[in-house]
Amino acid sequence: MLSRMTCDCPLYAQEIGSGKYCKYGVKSLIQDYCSFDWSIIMAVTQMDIAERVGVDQSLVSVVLSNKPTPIKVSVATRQRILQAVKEMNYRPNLLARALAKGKTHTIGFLTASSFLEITAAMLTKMDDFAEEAGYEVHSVHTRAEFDLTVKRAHKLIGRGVDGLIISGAFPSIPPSQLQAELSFSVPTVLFSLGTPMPFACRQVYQGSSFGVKQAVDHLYELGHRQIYMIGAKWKGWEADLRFAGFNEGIESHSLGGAKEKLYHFPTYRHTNEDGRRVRDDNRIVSATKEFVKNHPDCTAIICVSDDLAMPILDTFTRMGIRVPEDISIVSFGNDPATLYTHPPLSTIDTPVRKLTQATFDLLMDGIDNKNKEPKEVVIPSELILRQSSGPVRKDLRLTICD
Amino acid sequence: MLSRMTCDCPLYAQEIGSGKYCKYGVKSLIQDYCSFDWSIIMAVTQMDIAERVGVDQSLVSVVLSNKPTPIKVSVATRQRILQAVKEMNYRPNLLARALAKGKTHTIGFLTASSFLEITAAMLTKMDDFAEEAGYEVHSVHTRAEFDLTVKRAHKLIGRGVDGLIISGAFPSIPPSQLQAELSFSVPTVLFSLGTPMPFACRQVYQGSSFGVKQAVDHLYELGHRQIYMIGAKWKGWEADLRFAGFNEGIESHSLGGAKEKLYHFPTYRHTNEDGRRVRDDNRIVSATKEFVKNHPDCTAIICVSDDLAMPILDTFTRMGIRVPEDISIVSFGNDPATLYTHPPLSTIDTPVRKLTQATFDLLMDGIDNKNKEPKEVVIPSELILRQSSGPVRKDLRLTICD
DNA sequence: TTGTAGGCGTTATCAT
DNA sequence: ATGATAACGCCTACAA
Repeated sequence: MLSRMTCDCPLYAQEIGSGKYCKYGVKSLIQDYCSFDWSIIMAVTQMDIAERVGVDQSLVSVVLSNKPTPIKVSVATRQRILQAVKEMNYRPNLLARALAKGKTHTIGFLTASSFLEITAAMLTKMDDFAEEAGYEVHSVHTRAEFDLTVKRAHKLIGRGVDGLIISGAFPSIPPSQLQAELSFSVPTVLFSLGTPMPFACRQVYQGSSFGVKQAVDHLYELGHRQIYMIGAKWKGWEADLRFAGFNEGIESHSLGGAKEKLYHFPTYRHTNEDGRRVRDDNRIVSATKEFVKNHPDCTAIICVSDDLAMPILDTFTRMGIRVPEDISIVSFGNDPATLYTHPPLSTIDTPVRKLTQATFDLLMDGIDNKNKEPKEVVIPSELILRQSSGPVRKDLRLTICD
Repeated sequence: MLSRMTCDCPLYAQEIGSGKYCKYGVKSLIQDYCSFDWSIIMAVTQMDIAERVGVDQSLVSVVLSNKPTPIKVSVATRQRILQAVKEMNYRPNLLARALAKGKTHTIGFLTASSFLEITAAMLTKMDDFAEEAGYEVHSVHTRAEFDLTVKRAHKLIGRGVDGLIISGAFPSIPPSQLQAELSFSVPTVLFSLGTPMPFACRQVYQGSSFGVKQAVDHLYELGHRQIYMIGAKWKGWEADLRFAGFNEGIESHSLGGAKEKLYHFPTYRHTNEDGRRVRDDNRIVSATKEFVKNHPDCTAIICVSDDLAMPILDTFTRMGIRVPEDISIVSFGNDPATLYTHPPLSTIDTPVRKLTQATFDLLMDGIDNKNKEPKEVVIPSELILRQSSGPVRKDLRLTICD
């Protein structure tokens, strides 16, 4: 942002502090003499327009704001002003406007990670909704760290966002602290895929338990009795709706203790020196082999994410384990890539559009209606049947030639 | 953003327009009576602090800015002010600060798509560099559309960003228009992976031609003579450095006309109703089959992106074409996933860290040193040899049982 | 129909 | 050491 005081154009400097144009009229003076587009060098203000046209700056403001009662300015001056606006290539200083109006038409979106397909999809959809409603989305990521999330939220508020969307789950933070630190002076909607915030607030989340329960039922009907859930090592499973749904399904069919059926894979993602997010498939291969070795009775698995299911499916295939003939797989997330695996994965949908719509609507309700009442919106998700799940195998004990 | 005028607290309303605290002191008054954190309801300003402490607002500003000469305020008042700042949970209005200082410590990053792994990686790295330098990155995406890019760039400038990074290539826009519309009043760096802007400007791009030439040389040395480049249908290939490198390699070894060796796949990506980006692998499968059928002499391919190479490799495998025994593949991008394909793909690196660093540095040079000279920074990229490229097969004509 | 004046929340430069 | 005062660019009564 170039301040008018930093311009080192000689003509400009010369005119400063002398006569009528001492302070503001210089740019239009210059434009009279040469046709160079000064808006590229320094910002043109309403004052500049006003002085060039010979009216007061407030008139320029009135003309530009183009209120429902536009017949308060004579057609002639209106024309001259608009003409000058065009000629001088005026662009409003949105900071000043925001300061004056107390509104920026901006919403802040705090995302846990930029690498997730779901983040990209939500961001893109959110942008569509926002554009339509006359808002801009400013996204900043938080590395899924709580402190950074809070810090950047305050920064965004300081920057004047009209509303805030915060995505992420923070299972290691006590609920009281969450409630205290996630309260802001602007309308806020908390968003998470499967882990609702453990306190009364305005939030949207995926009702993942429904889909997972469906998956267990589906597998049960196919004759499966040894169903495992596979996820990464994470503190948050107890509060996660995916696990809740799994637990519900397992219990309703008396298939054992859900906790014992939740199998933790080792961490399989890291960021390399070049800043890229790497999925270490070797780790997944060995973890898969170990799982199969230790659980030869397993006939079906439910993976907590497509990202995990796809390499596991691949590993099975290379091990000679047929899917679904030997083991059935149900995945989670409906990543478009699951359409083209071999076989295509049965997966629990993540209805991105609905989730984004609901989040945006809830935020707009907060902004437009100053609604601050806690409200939870749950978007249920359904099981999508494809070819990775089938009838239980005959030999309940799996034998593998390694 | 809540304006102070919209507060409907009765005590506040009652006090308005009466006596010393008529306008500003209400919040601190209220805070004296109840311990509720009003900063959650409405913004606390320096004025509020000042009135509570009983000093002038400008003093608060001085104390908070903590200039190199901090010994201008008595220790006592300084303490009292800081105390009040803490108690009232003051947070600066960054809009006002920006307006007054003419600087936001913010940079705008216009990204072509949120779905690309490379975008996520750059965003994350950029955020690291920015954080370290005391800047914030605000990213908005542009759907790779030129008009939207320009429009949003101006919006960001209006919002006061100190600098701009614009990613993308716009082969269908004439250079003169590019030059005209991509000139802004703030320091700007243009960034692209393989298609430099066709005019003098400050830009960073990957020197892809080097890596691709290396790939051709590498394949040539392995005995390959029928080398094809495979990419999506796109207007921009003529100006793309990947094609330039391919051309250079093909010509230097007299392997034919590069243009005829550039094979266009049909569009294989689209956005579904749910807002998710889908790679249609079925299309890639049929296109691959058609390619092989029409080019039985081909012994090696260079794919313009990993995203295309991976499903092609998969298709080859399922067709019974062995890689690299029957056909060699060299890919482009060094997506971490290429480490774990079967076999792992030889690929041309995209040095994300270096690219991001160079882009950020060039922007900072523009911001700090007001450097506006056109400057091109080229980051060369090297071929990474893995297992998908090997000696040319014996039978030069490939026979496939379909 | 147009101009004047005050405010938005800061920073910065003067006086005192 | 502290307080006035004038920017920053824009909006909005209200006055002329």
